[in-house]
Amino acid sequence: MTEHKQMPAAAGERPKRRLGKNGDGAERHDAIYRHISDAIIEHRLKPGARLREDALAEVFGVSRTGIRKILQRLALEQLVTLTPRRGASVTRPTADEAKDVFDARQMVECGLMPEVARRVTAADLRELRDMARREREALRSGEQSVAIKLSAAFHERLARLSGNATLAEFVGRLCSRSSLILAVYGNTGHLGCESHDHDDLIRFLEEGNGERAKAFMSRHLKAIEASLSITEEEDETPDLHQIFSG
Amino acid sequence: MTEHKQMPAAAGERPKRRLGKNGDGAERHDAIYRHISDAIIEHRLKPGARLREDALAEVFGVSRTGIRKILQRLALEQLVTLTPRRGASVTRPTADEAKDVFDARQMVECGLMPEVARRVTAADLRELRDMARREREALRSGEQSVAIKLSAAFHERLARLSGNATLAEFVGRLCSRSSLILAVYGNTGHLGCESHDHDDLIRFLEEGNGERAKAFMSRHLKAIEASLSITEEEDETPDLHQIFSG
DNA sequence: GGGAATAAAAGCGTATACAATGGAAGCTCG
DNA sequence: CGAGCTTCCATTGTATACGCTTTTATTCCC
Repeated sequence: MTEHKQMPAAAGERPKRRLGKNGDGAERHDAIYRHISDAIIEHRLKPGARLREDALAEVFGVSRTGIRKILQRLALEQLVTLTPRRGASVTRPTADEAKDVFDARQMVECGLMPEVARRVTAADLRELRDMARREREALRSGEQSVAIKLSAAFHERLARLSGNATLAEFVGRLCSRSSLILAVYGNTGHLGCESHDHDDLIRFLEEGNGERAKAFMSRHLKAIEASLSITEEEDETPDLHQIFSG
Repeated sequence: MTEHKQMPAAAGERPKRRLGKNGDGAERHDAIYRHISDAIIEHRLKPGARLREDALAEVFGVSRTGIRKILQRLALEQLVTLTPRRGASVTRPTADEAKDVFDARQMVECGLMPEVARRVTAADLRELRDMARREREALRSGEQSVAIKLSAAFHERLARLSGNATLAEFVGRLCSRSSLILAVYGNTGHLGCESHDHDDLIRFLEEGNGERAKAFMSRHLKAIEASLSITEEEDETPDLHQIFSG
């Protein structure tokens, strides 16, 4: 696994000056958290994948204690599922959860658009355009993983422009979970966000037309949801009795 | 501090018995979590109060390990603040955070009302009425702490009736944080929710009038927010330069 | 030969021990 | 007498060790 492709600077930082076991412990844990989180969002860790504490501890060079903390945090964000005696695994969202997440996004992200349109600055627009461009480039070069993460980041950034940190954080989590939903129910080849959608959205925001942005976001999210093939797969205990009793 | 007034029965359990160390560990931790969470929401632990790990571990008869886990969970729900080398303390919400929380509640809780009105059943209405009654009784008997918790529980229960677990959980957290905000910015004597408001809301839901329920919820939340005295207390770094430079 | 039971191994849950850091108090020097 | 520095203590951060549960593999019996 070429994990070092986006290894944070802190990881490459040699502890030459101070073997700050505690000093950089916090950011180290944060870095590990982000590594695992990114791996899940980018579908490098697929839903259902087991995350053994020992293995993670060995990979990242920390003790199980730190890994457990990170795993709990991921569990609270519902990116991983903690089964009492079985350990952690990447969450496999149910169809109901998928619907809830997209309904929530519909309500919050759309509701935020007018305020975003009101507050967006030229610098913000530039940054959004840059993010959309990078996303398009990733999509074109076939890096689906990166494109998915950038798309989620775009939506979260957008929400953050509303000025409401609480709602922005919530949107961020919804986007992360959406990425998981895409991994389970998404059709390969048809990614979540159309490449030009985000650019169109930026244009409405530039015009200061909050209502149009809101309506467009609604269609945008509906399109993503519609692109999913929500088939309640009974992977667990495949109802053998029912199947063969007929 | 007469904290033992609702000391859990399990606290008397001697740690000698290794029986069920793991078995009831999960629910035990959950119980401890709820105890601390309730204490915060009921204002028995006031914002700024420090929560030392050793003290909590001793009180609840578990090791610091379990306490740390619970503290982290509370931190992720923003009920406690974890300062890197200083430990945990009950979060003291800022004025900005208070505004964000109430704006978020405005958006989500109001947006949920139509769906709630559509789905609410007779049994649900009965339960809601019961909760409202208990809240009224607590308020009348002077038990502000209990009333505050019941009020938050009412709002969360309401959101849960929408069928969207994700949004309901989010509302639950917002209500918890609102309780914290009330503790900091609320005027004593004027509690958050007027006693009859919830009953009125139930009536609109009973009529199936989602729009009126939505409008009423909006006024309700605005009333709560308006009752706060948001005075940005500059406890931290009192801007000495600005104060004495004029 | 197949199924079930038992034993062994692997992995998680909890506690305890140790190390490091920040704060506070006391001491010394100006 | 006050301020700064140093030392000590209180408290958190991290690791490791141990016990328990679950799972899997092997063996025995039908």
